[in-house]
Amino acid sequence: MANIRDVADSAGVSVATVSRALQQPERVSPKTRTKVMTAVDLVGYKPNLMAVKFRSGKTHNLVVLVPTVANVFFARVISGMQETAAEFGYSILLANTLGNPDIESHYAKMVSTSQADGLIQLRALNPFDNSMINDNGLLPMVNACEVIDEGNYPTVSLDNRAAAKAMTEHLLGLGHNRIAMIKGPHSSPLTQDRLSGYKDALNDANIAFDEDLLFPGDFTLQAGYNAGVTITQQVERPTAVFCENDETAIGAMQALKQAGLRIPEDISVAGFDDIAFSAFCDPPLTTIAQPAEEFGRTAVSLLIDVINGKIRKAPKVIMPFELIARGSTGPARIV
Amino acid sequence: MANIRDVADSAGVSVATVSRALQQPERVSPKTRTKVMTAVDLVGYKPNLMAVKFRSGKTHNLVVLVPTVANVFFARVISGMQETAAEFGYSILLANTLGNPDIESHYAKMVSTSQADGLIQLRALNPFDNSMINDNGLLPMVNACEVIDEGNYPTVSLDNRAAAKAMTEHLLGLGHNRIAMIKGPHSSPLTQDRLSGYKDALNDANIAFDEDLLFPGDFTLQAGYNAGVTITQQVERPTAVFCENDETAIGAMQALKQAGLRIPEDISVAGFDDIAFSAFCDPPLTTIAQPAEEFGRTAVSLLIDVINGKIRKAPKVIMPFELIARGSTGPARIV
DNA sequence: ATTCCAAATGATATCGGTTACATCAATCTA
DNA sequence: TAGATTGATGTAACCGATATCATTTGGAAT
Repeated sequence: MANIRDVADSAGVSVATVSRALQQPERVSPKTRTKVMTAVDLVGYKPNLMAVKFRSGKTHNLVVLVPTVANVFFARVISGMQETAAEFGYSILLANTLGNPDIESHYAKMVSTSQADGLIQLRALNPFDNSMINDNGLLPMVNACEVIDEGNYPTVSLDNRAAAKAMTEHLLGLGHNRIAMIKGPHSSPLTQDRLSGYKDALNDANIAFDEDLLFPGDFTLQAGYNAGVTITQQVERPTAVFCENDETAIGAMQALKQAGLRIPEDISVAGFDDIAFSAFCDPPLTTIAQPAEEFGRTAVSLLIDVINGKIRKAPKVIMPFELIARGSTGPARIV
Repeated sequence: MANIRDVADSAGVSVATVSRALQQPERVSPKTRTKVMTAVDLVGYKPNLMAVKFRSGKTHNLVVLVPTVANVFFARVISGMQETAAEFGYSILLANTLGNPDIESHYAKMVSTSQADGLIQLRALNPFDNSMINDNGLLPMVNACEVIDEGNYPTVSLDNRAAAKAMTEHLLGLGHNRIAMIKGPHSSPLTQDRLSGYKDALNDANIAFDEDLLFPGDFTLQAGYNAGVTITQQVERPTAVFCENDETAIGAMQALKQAGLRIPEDISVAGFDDIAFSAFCDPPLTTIAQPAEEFGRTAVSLLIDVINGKIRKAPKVIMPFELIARGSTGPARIV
């Protein structure tokens, strides 16, 4: 592999001149510039960016911890991130953590070991024991999508509570008063916030909260399906099911339909996230849309600000949501 | 940020001793070892891996170009990759390229610029102008999933032709003789191979290939839906639809059902890939399962062999497939 | 006590760039 | 023409580790 010295020898100039010819062409004479360029082509020189980044101390790499890249919502967030990162000359290094603390920690260490300038985590739990901390305090980090409020780093999140409240009110407005909820994993703040929003709406409507209408889930199709089966076996069946994400809703719909229930005539189903499949299921799913790409763009932009020391107090950005009413929700059947 | 010199000063030893104490503890006396360890904790030392990797010339990073991480099949492939990479002490750096040649090229250059030791690409087109080539020839690279045969680098692929033939025979066996096919993008070799398999089966069954039964697609839900709508408008409607991937099939089913057709009674639908949603759609989708994780494991393992110079002639690995028959395919209706 | 050997440790070159500083030549001013 | 100024280029220190080679230390053997 040819290095800058080979170029210098081939061009008959010093390495400093080669470096200048490549970095600040205006600082060398046109004659040497072409000499250097010819030599570069001749020896097939590709700068060793590992050396450059080591020397400068700036990697222009950003690590992004994604619980699972298979999540279609996260995929959109990532696209937004890449857009903004490219704009500022940064590379996104994606880590598919599968929620595994070892993998999270492994990639998080890329920041403390100078292999990346900062990190974005898409889930709330802070699993980094001390991998994101040094003597000066926290290393550059942003928490997006699934966030916790504690910690002096920027966050980008949805007002999940307000969104869940809006969806519950949508169902209440259709005349439903026994609304089941299939939850996400306990550990997720999303679960808590969406549950709170659900309770808020019931409370405003003077409907007593019924613990028996809560079903466990974990954001997967299978969990939604299982909860759906349980619901069909209820003696006093709910007339609507609000699922904490779309995968859960799609799994639940499958179970409900298999039990002979018609959606939305017999039972309404609502989701959360508006993934691509939701518009193409039967019936199309009523859900909450989030500005996924904008989440990514904002997170990267904030992280770069942190890296450049432009942020004093960590901002907590709240993104807007939109309720998308489709065919899976309809008026409650008069019993 | 504390460096190895700070540790040396704090411990009252030389940098060489610190390095040894950390890398080959048996080569320093127990006394100095503890002295060094205490100093490490005291000054909060984290080795600068950028320096290490620069010095050693080995990054232990592998770049993976993924057309879109949103693809659930790719997500499984990636999991397999991370498993094997971790086992060998390598990190996977994921690049979500969106099929954009600029992004592909940007990340591919990480290899030629010494930021990564090798690259895996999950799509066939070789867009790297010369970013994967140096004077010694090709840089370490493996092509998986969607492959082209040319080129002296290892490939890992499915026998798409055989799999498509098997699925077509499954439909023929159910009595279908007008089988439509919704294709993938022209540019993809998968499209061609699967189409060939389809033709092979028709040929073996002495059924004339009918160009009019071919519908364009691009592996998205929307394209499947559009093709489905077109199919419902056919005068002489096919009795089965073989889609080149599951997203397409799910989109098509939606259109068919909206037109009042029953699946599989009125029309059978088959997919390809066996993504998670396929088991939870209505009816569950008959499809071809691929050993996704194993694709990833094999690709990484081959790449590491290439990096270590253990491979002379590039192997072309073929992975096995499995036909999963579910509710979306059934006997052809006797007309 | 002297000699010898092995273990432990230190001094320093090195990886491939960038950049501050030094040098030199060419042009300009008086 | 001497001196000052500017532009172009070279020299070498530097980033933070690792590894080679040289040196010192400690203990055993005589």
